[in-house]
Amino acid sequence: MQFFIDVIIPVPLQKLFTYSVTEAEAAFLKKGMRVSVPFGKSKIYTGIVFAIHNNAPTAYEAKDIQQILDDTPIVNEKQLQLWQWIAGYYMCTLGDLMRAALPSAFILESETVITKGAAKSIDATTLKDDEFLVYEALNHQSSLKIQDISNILNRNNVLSVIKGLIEKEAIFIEEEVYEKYKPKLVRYARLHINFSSEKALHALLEDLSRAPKQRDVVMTLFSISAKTKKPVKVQDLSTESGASNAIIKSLLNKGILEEYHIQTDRVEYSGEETEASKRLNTHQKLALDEINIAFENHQVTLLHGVTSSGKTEVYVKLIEDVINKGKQVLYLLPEIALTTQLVARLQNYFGEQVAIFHSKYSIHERVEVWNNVLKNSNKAKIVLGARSSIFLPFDNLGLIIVDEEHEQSFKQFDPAPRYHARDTAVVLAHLHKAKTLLGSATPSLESYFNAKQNKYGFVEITKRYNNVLMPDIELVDIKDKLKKKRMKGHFSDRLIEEMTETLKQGHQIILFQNRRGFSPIVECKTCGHSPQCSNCDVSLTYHQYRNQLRCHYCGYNAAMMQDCEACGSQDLDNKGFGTEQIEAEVKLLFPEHNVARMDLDTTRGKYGYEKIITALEQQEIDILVGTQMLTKGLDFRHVKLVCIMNADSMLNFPDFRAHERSFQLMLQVAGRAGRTKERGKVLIQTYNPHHNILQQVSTNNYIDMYTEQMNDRYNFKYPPVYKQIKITLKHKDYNRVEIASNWLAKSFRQVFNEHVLGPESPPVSRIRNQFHKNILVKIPKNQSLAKTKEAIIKINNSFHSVKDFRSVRLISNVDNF
DNA sequence: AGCACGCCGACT
DNA sequence: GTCGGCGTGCTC
Repeated sequence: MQFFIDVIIPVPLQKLFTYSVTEAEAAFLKKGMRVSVPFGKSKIYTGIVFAIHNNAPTAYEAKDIQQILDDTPIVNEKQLQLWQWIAGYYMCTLGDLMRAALPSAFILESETVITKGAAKSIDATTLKDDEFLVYEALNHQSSLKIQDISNILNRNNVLSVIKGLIEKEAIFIEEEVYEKYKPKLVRYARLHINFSSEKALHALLEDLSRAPKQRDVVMTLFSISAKTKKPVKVQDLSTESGASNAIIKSLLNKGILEEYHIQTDRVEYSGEETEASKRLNTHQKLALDEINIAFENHQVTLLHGVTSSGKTEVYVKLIEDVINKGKQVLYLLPEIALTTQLVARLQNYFGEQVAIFHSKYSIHERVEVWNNVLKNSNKAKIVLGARSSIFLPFDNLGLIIVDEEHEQSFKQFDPAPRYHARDTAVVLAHLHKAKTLLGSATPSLESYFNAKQNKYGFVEITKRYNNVLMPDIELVDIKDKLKKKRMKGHFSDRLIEEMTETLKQGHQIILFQNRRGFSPIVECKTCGHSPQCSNCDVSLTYHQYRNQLRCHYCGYNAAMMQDCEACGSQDLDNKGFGTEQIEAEVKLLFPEHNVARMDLDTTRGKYGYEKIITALEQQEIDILVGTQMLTKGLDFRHVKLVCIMNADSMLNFPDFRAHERSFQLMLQVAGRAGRTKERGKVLIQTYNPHHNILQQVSTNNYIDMYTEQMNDRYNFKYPPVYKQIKITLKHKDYNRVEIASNWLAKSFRQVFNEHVLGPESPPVSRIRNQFHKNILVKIPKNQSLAKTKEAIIKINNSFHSVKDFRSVRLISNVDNF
């Protein structure tokens, strides 16, 4: 009998690959283990075992696997089920999921290694110049990598050189696989066993009396281990005794000390004692009871609690319950909120049981969290993570909390898998028979809709914690102010008044501008020309800080020019405005106060964000200017005034969710104001104060917003009433995308009739030299989603069988919002 | 996605 | 005449 395994390979190919294994291997292997397998002509890839069986493939000869990489599965059954669901629902491959889910350190890839060949000696005259250089290098170095050769020859394409050398038997190549994850080993030291007896020890100290430094080290070793009763780190030993590495090394060499290593986690919680969770107030207690009741009949419950209503304390109580039952908890947050106060708060309650997982972690740190979750270790009872933490190997989940449920950053747009973490979390919870709690002060329409339809349970908290009043929101008509000449730059007289007053009282101010950079567009006043990105179809944004023009799509940048490229005129104008310009204007208006800016540009690097937050908490900053980064779960006690500099740019965004988003964003920003006894003030500057959304924001009327927006969604057939799938075509040739997208849209229309929109060019129709076209397929509630996708896949396949369209890339994005 | 194979223009 | 560019097709 023959044995085979089906393997997931981390490439975006639809199928699994079948390899042949021996009977013993088949008996040892389990679903979810890693194997390394040869793939293609020479490469070796890491694959995940998906099935073990006896069915020999008929169309081809299965290759043998190279090696088994694990003793036990690193991916469990439930994860594989989740992968299958995501692949089906979001129209991507299992390979995409493997890439997204596994920490990259788990995915080994081979590298070609070049060594000297079999031929004894090579007549150097038969070698070409490049070949000789490589051959020479191998006389000095035993092996070379492809990259090394590129460096030596100072060119990219080195394959032909290598081929030539192989033919002449001057070199030999093989594929080597490296383990990327290295456990962190900490060096410890102890006294050698020979000196354990009192007598030997005395003799030793006697001996060392002529080497006082070494003697000190030995004495320090004793004092540390007496104090801590734990093994002694070499690091501690050297700092405590003040001894250099050389001294310790000589003790090791003499055999007086011996060293050993212990494997440690890179991320370790080293906080003090944990605190008991806070007692809930009546509103929170009520909400907690209602959530528990809702969970009796619903898998999913939505918690709608106004900003600063103390949702976190309610979560903490729920988490306590679940971990007391011995189950795991997953707490999902938008990426950015993870670097802040909330993490500290949870660690305060749960200590080292909290594991954190997000994109700023190194591959090593991720492996450690993964392994702790896999082992159901006490260090990972509660995982606090961004969207990708739904991929961790949970085995016994009891509860998933999705906080700030409305945040669009839970949806991954690029690359595949294009999943929504909130919706995937619901499926994940279902696999574990666990509950999901969605929390938000401004729920997404789709979640609120589901709650209304009784698909989800629904609980509300309408009072802020400690009965702090909701901030007073005032709309400022800047059109009117402009007419009356009451604007200084982008600041209305009302804003300046309020700012002056707030600063006088010693409170802090946040200015919100949803656009980074100085001014989005530079325009020549003479000819109207504005500089464009050479790779994308957008105008470049001016960044004063570096005096640079930058493309926000591809990162292209150029120095700001002195005069117009087209006509040479020196009269250049800045249109629109961003955070940088606001910052500059504030500095002019309030020169005696500290101003800081928080946006993508100032928060690069691991701690950039935290630095600004800390400075604000410590009141080193009086006025903070920032983008929507500001909105994420920050709790600043001393901020009393918040201003949205220009509400219109959000409202006029060309997207069916622009109004919903603006509402959410403005209320979230407003929520930053006045979180203590003193009532906060919010100013919203706009050209159109009568806009419905602004009225709803100023009265904090979610229901009105919901009702009105849902009306639009019904009328225009948008989610959550209809489902939708966006198909994007990409190609570097404009005409080809044009023809291809028309062809595709026509084919879709033959099946879905009027439910097809487009093809349309997106607002930015060219990115990185690829032209884009979008087609939108709308799916009525009563139409099967599965059947729809099948039809789309079928049409996509026939699309790719047209020769001219083969090089056009097709991207399907399910629930593209 | 890689990566090899294969067919055409720009240099020795 | 070769080198090396990119279009095309395959990967168990």
